[in-house]
Amino acid sequence: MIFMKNEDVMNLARKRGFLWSSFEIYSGSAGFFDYGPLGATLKNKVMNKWRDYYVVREGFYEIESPTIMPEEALKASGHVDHFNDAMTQCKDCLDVYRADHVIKEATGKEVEGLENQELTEILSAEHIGCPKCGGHLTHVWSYNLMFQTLIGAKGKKTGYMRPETAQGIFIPFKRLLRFFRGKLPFGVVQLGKAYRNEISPRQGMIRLREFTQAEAEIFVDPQDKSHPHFSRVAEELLTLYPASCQEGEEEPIQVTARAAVDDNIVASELLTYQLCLARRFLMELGLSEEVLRFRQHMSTEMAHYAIDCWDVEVYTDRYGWIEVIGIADRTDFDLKSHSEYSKEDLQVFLEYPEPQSVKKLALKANMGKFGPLFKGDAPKILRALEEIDADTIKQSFEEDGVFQLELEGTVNQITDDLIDFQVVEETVRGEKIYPHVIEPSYGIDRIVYSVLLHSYTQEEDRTYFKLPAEVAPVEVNIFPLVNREELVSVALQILDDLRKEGIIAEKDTSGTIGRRYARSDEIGVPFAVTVDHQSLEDDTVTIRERDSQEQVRIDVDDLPETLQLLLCGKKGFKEFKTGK
RNA sequence: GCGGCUGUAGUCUAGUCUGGUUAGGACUUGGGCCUUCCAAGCCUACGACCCGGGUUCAAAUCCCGGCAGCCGCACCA
Repeated sequence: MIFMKNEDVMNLARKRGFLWSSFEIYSGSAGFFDYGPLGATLKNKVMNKWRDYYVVREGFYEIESPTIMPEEALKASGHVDHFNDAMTQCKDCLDVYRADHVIKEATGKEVEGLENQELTEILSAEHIGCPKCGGHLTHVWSYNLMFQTLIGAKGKKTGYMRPETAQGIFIPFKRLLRFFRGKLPFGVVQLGKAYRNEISPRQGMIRLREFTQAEAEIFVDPQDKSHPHFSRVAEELLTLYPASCQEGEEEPIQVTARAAVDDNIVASELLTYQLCLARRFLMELGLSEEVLRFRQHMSTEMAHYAIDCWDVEVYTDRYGWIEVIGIADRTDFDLKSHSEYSKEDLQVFLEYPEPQSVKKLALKANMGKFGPLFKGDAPKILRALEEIDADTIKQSFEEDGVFQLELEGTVNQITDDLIDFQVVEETVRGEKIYPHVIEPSYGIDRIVYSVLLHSYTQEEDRTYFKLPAEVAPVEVNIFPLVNREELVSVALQILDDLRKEGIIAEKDTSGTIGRRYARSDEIGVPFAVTVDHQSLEDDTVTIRERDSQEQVRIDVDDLPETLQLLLCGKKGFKEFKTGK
């Protein structure tokens, strides 16, 4: 397999200002990393590339929502209940369990929501032991994967740091829908921090307590999960690891995107298109085919609301295959749930191509009897009846002569003399539906880590990050061949000129030229410009390419334009070398 | 969360067992000299005992607690 070594990479990253663990002078805190001067630029460039993919090329829009969210919002999303578990551990076999599950299993009692103290007391009072080995259980503690805080001066309102950015897109859905003028499909993205208070984050950049996500929520018609540009990606070859292969412990398979859809390996064109996009994105960041694969979630690990979910995984020496992107069909779960909790209608009106004429049974209340009978409750009851399918009521009358309407705890007897039916013809222009959501969710920190890991290159006499120019934190280094005033002043002038052109340039005058090339390579600077004695005579300089270590000589005046072409990849270094 | 091991400049490390002078070295980095193309050499400077408490005349060294790292178990909707 391709050479890489977590430890060497992290050492170099720390030494040269890419990444280090945070709060070091206060002895650190696990699960937090600083991006240093080079790391922050690298990360920003990765995020900007992501924006180029999803905002510019896919035409989605970016929004930004708060990282602190009030409790209600996260109740609706299910995070409050799912992230807050009471735990207990067996002192003998060390297995950890959810305390409420253990108690329910042993006694049949439903104890969800009790305090830890109470659960601990139940465990000891009922002499409940470890379900596996019968051993003694520890006191109950809870871990909450969300960071909790209090909102406001009086601190009455509970808030949480968001555990994912996605919810910030679902919550203002009505406003977004209006922005997109009510039409599906549309996509909204958000890049930002998310927080999870991991129990024991000992996996470096892989499991962080504060991390950066880039998520797109693509709202689509549930009946139409095709993609208009699918043909553009249809022939791409994907390494898929479907759930069925994992169960049978078989190897991943290689199929084209088209075959993945046609053979029903991936649930839809939309989802497959996103897989292809993710693959292209990672490959342009320098990750090669053989360290990438798409792993389908097993039915047991898939969130209960998802139809299909694929992890884009990158191979690492230290952690094995790690998820860097999750691509899921979240269906209508989130919007439905927020509708329920907020009482806001988060549906979309889908207009039919042609208005349809529908004959339908409608009920007409005999208000002369209805009103006096139910008095003040009459309007409420009538409204409730109109919500119910008229055929159901009619059928009930035919069978029992009466329909029982339960409303706010009381059962109202609706007798058939109160209601008349009539067939009406209605024109229906469309229907209200909850859109489905396709969600690619990128873990930016893991991607940055993967890029560093796989760009790390060791050759006989040098070690360097072979970063693509697009994400290199320093794009060009300017060197005077030796540290002499007349060469240095030319170098400084070039530095200034390149910076004016928007190129991220740096200079280095100390030590020998070889040492400076080495330092420059180490942090992945793709090109170096050297000012030598000939420069003083004919206004030319050399450009050295990091990867090949070869040089070409060009006029100083052509330098900015040439570097721009090289950096954006419109022209290769070889072409300049041979083109002259 | 549990158990084991570990913690000396940016990095690697000597010293810790057996408490005692100014904590030594190498690399890196800054400044200078030299140097006309890939980490050369010379001079020079900066830089450390994880934090807190205890024992002692005296603690990097012994003891306790905390924090962090590594390994194993567990956890990771």
